[in-house]
Parts: sequence; C-alpha cells; structure tokens
Amino acid sequence: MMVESATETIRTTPSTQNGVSSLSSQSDSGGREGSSNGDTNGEISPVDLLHLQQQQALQAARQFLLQQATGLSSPSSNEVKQTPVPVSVAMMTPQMITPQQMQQILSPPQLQALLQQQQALMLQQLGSAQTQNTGSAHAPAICVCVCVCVTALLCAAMCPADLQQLWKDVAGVPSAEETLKHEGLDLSTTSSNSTSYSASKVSPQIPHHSLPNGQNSVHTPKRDSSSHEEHTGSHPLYGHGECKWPGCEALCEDMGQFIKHLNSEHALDDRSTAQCRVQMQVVQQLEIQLAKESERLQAMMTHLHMRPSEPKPFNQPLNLASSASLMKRDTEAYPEGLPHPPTSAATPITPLRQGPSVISSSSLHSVGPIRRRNSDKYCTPIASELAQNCEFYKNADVRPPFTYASLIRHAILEAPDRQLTLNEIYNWFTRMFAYFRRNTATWKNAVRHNLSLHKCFVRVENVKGAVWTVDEVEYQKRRPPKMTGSPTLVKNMISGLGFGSLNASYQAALAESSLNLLNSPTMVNTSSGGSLNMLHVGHDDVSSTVEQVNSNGSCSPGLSPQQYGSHQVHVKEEPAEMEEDSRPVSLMATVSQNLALPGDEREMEEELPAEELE
DNA sequence: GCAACGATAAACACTT
DNA sequence: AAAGTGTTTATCGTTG
Repeated sequence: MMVESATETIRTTPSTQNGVSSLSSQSDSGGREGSSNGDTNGEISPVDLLHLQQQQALQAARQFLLQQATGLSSPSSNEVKQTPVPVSVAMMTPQMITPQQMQQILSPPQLQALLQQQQALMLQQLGSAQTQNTGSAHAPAICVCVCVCVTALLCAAMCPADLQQLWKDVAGVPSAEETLKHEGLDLSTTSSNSTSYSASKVSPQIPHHSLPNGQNSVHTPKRDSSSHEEHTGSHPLYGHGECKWPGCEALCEDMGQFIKHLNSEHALDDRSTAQCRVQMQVVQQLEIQLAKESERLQAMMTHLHMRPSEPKPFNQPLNLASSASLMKRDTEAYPEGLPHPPTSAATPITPLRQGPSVISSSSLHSVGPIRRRNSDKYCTPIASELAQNCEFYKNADVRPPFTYASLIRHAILEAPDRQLTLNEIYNWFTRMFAYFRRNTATWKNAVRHNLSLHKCFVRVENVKGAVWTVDEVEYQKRRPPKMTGSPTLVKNMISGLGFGSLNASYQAALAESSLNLLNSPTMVNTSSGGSLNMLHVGHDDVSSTVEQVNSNGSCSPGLSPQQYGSHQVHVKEEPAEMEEDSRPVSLMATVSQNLALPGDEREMEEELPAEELE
C-alpha cells in the first residue's frame, strides 16, 4: 500500500513543475546565494542528477561498509580488514560530491557538458518512447519509478536469495538495449555512469575484492573505470571466467571480452539501472541483517558476561563496529564521554560512516515505535554524535539533522563562556556545517527567528554588545513531548542527503519499510541501518559532550542567564522554573551521550551518580 | 480535527 | 543610507 502510494507520487510529482521546484526549494532552503547551483532550466535539474549520483555513490559506499563488516566475519578477510586510511578518503569522495562541489571541480563548460551528457543518457534510458523535450524531465522520474516499483515491492520481504532470483527476472525485462549506443554510453565518461557502476558492483555473489592497492574497488577513482580495469587486469564484476553482474553469469574468456560484454550488456540503460537499484536493496537488506546479527551477538556476549567493548580493538581499521549496533557499543566502551577513537573526527573515519552514524541512531531512537519517548526526552545520546561527526558535516553538504534551536544551543554551549553574539553563531554554523556555507539568507533569518522566539535563548547585553545565552532549563522545558522530528527538517535532510531525486513519499516509504525491519527489539539502539539512516527524524537535540565537559562535572544543567555576569538581561516573559526542571539527568544524559542504553536509559541515568562518570 | 512544533518567509523597528 | 540585529506575524507541513 505504501509502495503504491509512493509509486503514484513518484509518477506524478516530477511531471509537474512543482515536483522539480519543490525539490530544488528544499536544497535551496536558504540557497539563494547558491541559486545557480540548483536552479533548473525547466529540464532535468542538475540537482536532481547530482542527487541521484549522490545516492548511488552513497549506496556504493554503504556497500563497502557492509563489505568491511561482513569481511571481518569471514575467516579469510584479512586483506579487507587491513584496508587502510585511503578507505576513508575514498569513501569521502562519493558522498561529498555535492552540486556545489561539483561546480567547483568542474568548470562551467565541463559541468554543462556533463549535464547534457547525463540528460542524453537519461533520455536513452527511456528508449525511443520519449520525446526530447518532455522526456528529459520525465526520464529520471520514470527510471526511478520503475526501479522503485521493483525494489520497493521486493525489499520488504525478500531474502537475498529471492533477490537473486529477481536479478534473473530483472535481467529478463525487455530493455531498450538495442537502442543504446555504446559509443555514447562509455561507462568511463560520466560520473553518473561511474557512480552507477560503483553501486552496481555490489553483488551478493561475489567475494569482496580488494584491489591490488588495498583499496576496495568501490573506491577506485571512478573517472576512468575502463582504464582501471585494463590496468589492474581484474574486475570486481569478473571472476572465474564469467560475468558477475547479478543475474548474468555470462562466460567471458578474458578481461577484454568481459569488458566488451560489460559495456554491451550492462551499459547504462533502464535494465541495468533497475538491477542496480535492486542491488542497492540487496545491500540494504544485508546491512539490516548484519545489524540484527550484530545485535544478537551483542546480546549473546552480554548474556555470557563478556564485554564486547573491551576486547574490541579500536585500531582495527574496520570491524563489526561498522555495523551500527556495534558502533553504539563503541561508545558504550567510553561512557565517560571521552574521545572515542573509532568515531572521533580525528580518526580516519569515513564521512559516510560518520554521517549515518549520526543520523541513524537517533532516527531509530525517535522513529522507531519501540523507542520510548521518555528515553530521549532527557537523554540526549544523539548529542555527542554531532561532536563525533563534525567532520562529516563540515565537509558534506548535508543539512544537519538538528533543529535550529538545538544547533544554536549547541553553538552557544560550545563557546568558552557559553555565550555568543549573533555573528558568532553565524560563524559557528558556517564553520561546522558545509550546508550553511550557502543559503545564508534563509538560515540566518531562521537563526534570528529562533533566538527571538524561543525562551531558552536569552539575549544578554554586556559592554561589548549583545550576546546570546542558553537557559538550559527553558530548553529542557520546551522539549517534553518531543516529536519524532520536524517534517520539514526530515524533508530537507532527505534532499540534502542526496535523496532529492526521489519523491519524498517514496523516501518515507522506504524509510518506514526499512525502519520497520530495523525496529526489532534488538535493533532499538543500533546505529546503522544503511542509507535509510539518512532518513532519520527527530534529531532534535544536539546537546553534546561539550556541555558536560564545559560544565566541569557540574550537575546543574541549566545555566541561568544570571550566571553570565551580564549587565542586562532581556528576559522573555515566562521565568524559568529552575528547581523544578533542573534535572541532573539532563547532564547525565549528555555525559553518557553515547551510551544508547536500551530503552530505560533515562531511569538508569537518573540513578547514576555523576561521580561514576568521572 | 486540533494543537504543537519546526521551518520558512517577510515585514518592521532599531542600532551601528 | 545601508547593513546588521532583533521582534513579530503568518503560513505550511507533519506528527501525536
């Protein structure tokens, strides 16, 4: 049912100008100064294309994550586990390619050429049925629609084996292959192709190949895949004399023949795209399964009184901790709120991992029906995630999944004296989030609006001007019936994370379906969950380590404006009820930030004396 | 259906 | 005068 509605929306939305404009307006939320980035000319929006590429690259990177995790479980996966630093660099690349960055990388003529090329490719995917003028706008939508219909119908209940069968079916779908002109579909020429190619490398059939240089093939520079193939003499889609493309298994005597086969049989067309989409779902399913199994392992170890966090070697490049559930365990190993080696921004953590790790945990917290509201009412395990993943947001043009209020609060609390001028808040936003380096008009207005609107923000005038402080009590007061997230925020997040090419309804449907899968009792606090982590909602609170650390162990979470020694305080009407709402748990929650206690963290935290955290 | 919330937009006043 | 700052109002979409 959800699939149907989602599909329907996908069909209809892009056919209207609203569909395009609404999409761009999201990424544009405040994107006026970058209007050249996302503006469309009435045809395929470059943003659409790039979002699609981002999504594909994201999927590819996620697949790598999965490979890392599953590779660990494999007895003979040492080479995978030892994949060194370049992984992070390589993973950063696809995720980080934003429209803006693409513009920076490419000169305007190059960008234009790329876009034209991609439009042509999209048109070709449609075969000859579409005309040039109308098809350009509908091509991606229809292409996505086809894939969405296939994948959405299947992903919910199919096991990988089923999906393998699906491969056969998809492969058998009459394609527009005959319409393809291989000369124009050189896989090595367009980023669209290359990203699809990267994502499509994911195959449940094949082992996790590592390239000779130790990098996973996913991270191979996509600019020239053919040259890569020629240089390395191997191909992740080629092994044992046959094509490893899902559902293909065509025999190829040598690499050259395989390349020829690959370019002819698996060029960018609707069929390949659909297969790629399905493969994404395969990966997604596997990730979910991995998370479940990891959680199960955790439960088993817990039951056996083992401490997984202790033996877990952090210096291992990657291990099961790459699954969300164990990332949580990472943090559990450091309840003191100390820097977490594996997730620290200073470590070569891939931004992709950071991003999802941030988003996912809270998404599961708040979205999942199992997650109890009271657990995140005061507990803010997600708070520290910003600190942990700041590098991600610094570099990725992704809208932070936090409300303005929480961001502002975090910025202020992060300041040495816990007060900032408006301009300093601005600077913090731009410094911490690539997303806010553009769209200044809108979000600055929003910041001012939030500062004025919320009573938790107190304007204080001192000698050098007005500064803004946080009335923590008020902040806590305003949170009680925490919503699962701002719809607008979620929507923006989705678009900002490269899902903009998909209809929001489908995104929601996908999110829901996957989250349902993830929301098994053992999955409550897991932090992975694949791309749909991105669909996190309710990441309202960004209060972080900073506040506890800065508080020097003080148990007073609320710093009343008076504490700032200000000359004048403009109190917004309702006075704070400090005693009533001064909940040590708030501090505790932030101290324990990533404990991600299953369900009853609030109660447990309330019982914990602060000293235990020291 | 309603209230609450968050985002966004905009108008306006005031200050620098 | 222009820009920045701060306040306020309105609207929209979503959720509980």
